[in-house]
Amino acid sequence: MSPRRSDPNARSTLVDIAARLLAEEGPEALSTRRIAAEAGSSTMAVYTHFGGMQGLVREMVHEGFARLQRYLTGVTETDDPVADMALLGRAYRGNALANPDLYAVMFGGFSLAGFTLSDEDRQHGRYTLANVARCAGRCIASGRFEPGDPELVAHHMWVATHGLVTLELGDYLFEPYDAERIFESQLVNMMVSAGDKPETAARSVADSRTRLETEVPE
Amino acid sequence: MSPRRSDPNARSTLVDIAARLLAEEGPEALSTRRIAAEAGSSTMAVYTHFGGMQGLVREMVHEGFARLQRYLTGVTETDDPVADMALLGRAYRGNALANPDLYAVMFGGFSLAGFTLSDEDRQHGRYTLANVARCAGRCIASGRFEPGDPELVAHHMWVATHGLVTLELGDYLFEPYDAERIFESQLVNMMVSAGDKPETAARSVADSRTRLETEVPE
DNA sequence: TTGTAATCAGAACACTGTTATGGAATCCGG
DNA sequence: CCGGATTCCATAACAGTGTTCTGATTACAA
Repeated sequence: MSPRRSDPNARSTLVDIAARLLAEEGPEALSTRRIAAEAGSSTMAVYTHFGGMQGLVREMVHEGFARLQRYLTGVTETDDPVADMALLGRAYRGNALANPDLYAVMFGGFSLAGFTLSDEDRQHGRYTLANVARCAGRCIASGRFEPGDPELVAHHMWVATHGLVTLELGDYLFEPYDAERIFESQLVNMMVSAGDKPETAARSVADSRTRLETEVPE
Repeated sequence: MSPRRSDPNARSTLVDIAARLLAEEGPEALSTRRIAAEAGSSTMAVYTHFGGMQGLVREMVHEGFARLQRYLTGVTETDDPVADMALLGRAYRGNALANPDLYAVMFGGFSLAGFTLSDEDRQHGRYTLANVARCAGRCIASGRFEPGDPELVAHHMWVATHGLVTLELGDYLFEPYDAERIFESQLVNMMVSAGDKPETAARSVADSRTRLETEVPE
């Protein structure tokens, strides 16, 4: 593996350009010729480095998973695990709102440039649930949550938050039933369903809101 | 408006062909030339009837909303409104599983052939929530749910079910945490969060399961 | 220095949505 | 009944897409 002249990290440069085009101009702007023009090269760059457009999209999806992981690992462990849990949900939503198109490709179940996720990619996505499951385990150990499977709790949390985020990205939630309002009560409902008392759950969820700006990237 | 010879309902024929192609071969198979070949005509048919590919996709989305509406209106009102509520959730999921690609276009927040939903289309989608809100009102009136806004309850139900369905369609739920398992406990959690007692909620959710095959189309 | 491998520019191919053109069949007013 | 007017569609072309082939240019190794 020996590059000719230019950047030795031409790969990440192309991925960055593609991610920027996707974020700024939407999926329609993602074309080999457009990317090549932005990078100042020819369309062949996409093929020598990624084997085609789908390979580039795959790389973008991996970057998307890495960003999500970064958002989740940004929340620190405190002595209130339920508040940590709520903050994980907020971080998950924050990442989706910061990278909406990327999130749609990762979890929207739809194809971009004919690309569809492989089982390995999906496993990559599910791996980020480990953070949530670990926190659920701490909630159970502390006695706030009922004894049970932390992974199952994490899945319930994931399903609910994912549903809210996708409908929010699709502009389906507004006015009296806006995403913020539903999300707040949803977080409390999640904690109560997992076993926490309504009063303490509401308190922890409220506490987690103030930690959002300080413990989440970007 | 007078057709030349063939079908006077050439519009619905083209929509049916497009829907079948989308369901059987995925989004990549949706092309004007392919549709024209299946219909035995030329690509111009798409333009005279729909003004372009996006117009055809819009018509397919409307058809998708109509099918969802048909699924939801299929559940009859019984003297157990909570069971009716659970069955509405099952019907919603049933429609999504029966028309996965169409559902992704409707609610996935992603574009197909450069088509994006208009505000009017979205309103069309939110209108189907009226069925759920009406049922929530009956649950509140019966005393099973706490007094409150039926529409808000419907939104919580929608968000949770949509999240489960999209992750299920994306093949993210399997093995020990499969969609069926999560959905069942999620339904109970929804009812309890709305105010129902855990025992009666579990009973109603279980009762609704047997009604699925008889009260849902297809 | 020579050889080998990697990288990329350019042209070409098959495909896409779309538009312009024109012909054919219906309707509708006389 | 008949003659515009209108509607529909087949054909061909254009600009765009992902992709492949070819060849030239460069970097690194023996």
